[in-house]
Amino acid sequence: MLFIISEFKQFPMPELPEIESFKDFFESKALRKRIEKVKVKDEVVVSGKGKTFEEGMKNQIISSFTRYGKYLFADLERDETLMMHFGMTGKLKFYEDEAEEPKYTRVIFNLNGGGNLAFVCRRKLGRIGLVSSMEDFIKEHDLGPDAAKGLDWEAFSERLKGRSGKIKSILMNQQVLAGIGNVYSDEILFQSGINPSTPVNKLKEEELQGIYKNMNSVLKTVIKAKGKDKLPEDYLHDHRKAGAECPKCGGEIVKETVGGRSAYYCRKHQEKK
DNA sequence: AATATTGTTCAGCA
DNA sequence: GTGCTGAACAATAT
Repeated sequence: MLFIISEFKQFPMPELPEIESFKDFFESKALRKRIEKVKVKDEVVVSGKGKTFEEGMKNQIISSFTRYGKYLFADLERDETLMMHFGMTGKLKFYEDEAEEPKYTRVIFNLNGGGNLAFVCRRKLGRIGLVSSMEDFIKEHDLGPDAAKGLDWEAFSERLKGRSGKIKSILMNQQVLAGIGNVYSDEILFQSGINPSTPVNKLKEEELQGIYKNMNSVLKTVIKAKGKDKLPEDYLHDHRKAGAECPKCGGEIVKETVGGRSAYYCRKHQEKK
């Protein structure tokens, strides 16, 4: 039997792997192309004034894209950097004719040589704006190291040292590690057989190593699948619903609020200790 | 029609 | 100062 959360399917939550595929998409459409014009349709998603953003982006050429955590940055000709965060329902869409403008489009980039890129955001939680530099932005927001850029075991365990919060909350804390959200924190703990409420300082060394290992493999696997390919059979992803059957051990998937977020886990192989 | 959904930010507390 | 928790916020589909 298949369990699919309809909203999730329609609007995949943009976490690290999704941002990674936005990066590829944006690169294929806009890299080294001149942005002729920018139109802000809803100022709510723009950091700062909409007009300032439109003027700042006008006639810019993007030389490179960088993903950091759940953020996407674009290097411009001018001495500023384009910052994008997709919130809960944000995405990028490319279209040719004006009539094809997607619903919930908040910002439009008109590209030289035709075509438009839309910053789409159904609920207006995404943010887009100009920042002085990616490095400054990371510093200002005190973001931890990116979870998918070769963080080694020593650095990972150093980040968790001295903390006492629940492992799920710690993994999702962007100051500890940047990029992991609700869905993939559940997946990492599911693969590791660890209950999401376990305090991080109660975990044994080998359990932490398991979490580290699964963090790497889950992020790598999901990035590779790019939302197109099927994820492995034993992933929680398609069974992330209360009452579903655990694809690993046949136990029951239960839902519980952990750190103010809904956590899904298997009652059997992620038992509370 | 009330509820559930998310990442970020911030107040309050130990 | 630091870490942790819980709430608020945005908008909308069910």
